[in-house]
Amino acid sequence: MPEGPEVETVRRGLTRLVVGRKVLGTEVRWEKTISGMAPEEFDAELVGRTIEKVDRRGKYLLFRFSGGLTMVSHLRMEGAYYTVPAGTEPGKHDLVTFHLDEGIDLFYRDTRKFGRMNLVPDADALQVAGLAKIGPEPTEKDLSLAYMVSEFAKSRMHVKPFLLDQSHIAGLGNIYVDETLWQSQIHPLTAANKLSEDELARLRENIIHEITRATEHHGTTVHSFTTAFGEAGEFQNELQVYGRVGEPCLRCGHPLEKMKVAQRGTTYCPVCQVVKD
DNA sequence: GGAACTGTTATGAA
DNA sequence: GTTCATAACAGTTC
Repeated sequence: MPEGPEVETVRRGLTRLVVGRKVLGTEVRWEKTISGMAPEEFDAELVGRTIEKVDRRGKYLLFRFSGGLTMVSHLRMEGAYYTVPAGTEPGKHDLVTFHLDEGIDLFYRDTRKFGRMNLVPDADALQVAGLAKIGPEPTEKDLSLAYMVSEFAKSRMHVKPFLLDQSHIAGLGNIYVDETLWQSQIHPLTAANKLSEDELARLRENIIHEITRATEHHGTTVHSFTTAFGEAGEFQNELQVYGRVGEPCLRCGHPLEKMKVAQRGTTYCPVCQVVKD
């Protein structure tokens, strides 16, 4: 489901729906979701704690509980949180239930079961696998052009998998990488270290702008993403290449094409986006 | 029926 | 060290 803007949308929803609520009990119906911790231990750790805040870093959610405990949660492809009235029967794909006070149950649903949760002391939260080496947030403040120039120069990887690698820039996924490469007129197979400073400046501006706009539109819903309020995002209506294979390029009119790059479907314009050597 | 697809990333091998 | 394919899983599409 989610890239940075979708996870941020979930974070904002959770902030309104569950911050201030106390955990009365939990039920885990798929143990791998809690990273191998025994469900009894998971429950014992959380019962009695209050959700004080929900933070985000890249595509990770950080639930801050009272008493210095953080739950690091990654939704992977299809994870989703939503609240229901206490006592609601969980469905087949509702893997974890958090029984909260004031008659609220928080459900974690994950059809493909890829998502993971980790309970750690606050101080260790940013050391959890994946977060330890995560790159800067794609914002004007955190993602400088100087960083882009030095970071891209270090790698000969194709720019598409380079951007999907969260250690370079946090929060980009398949949709926003295809969108911003098209906007920047960069071919997905261009080597990262072959991009000029002008191209990197363009790419940087497009990434920051796109992520900002997508967040304002509550994210992109193409398969299953919903906000914590159970609503679809609206940014799918703004996409310029993703899901438009065969349709005309909005810049030159040539039909968009699709290929595999690093095992991921990649939509691009063969005329506007050319490989540099 | 079944092969190939899908907003992701940890892992192990080359 | 870097880069790459595969696996984890279920549902939908062709």
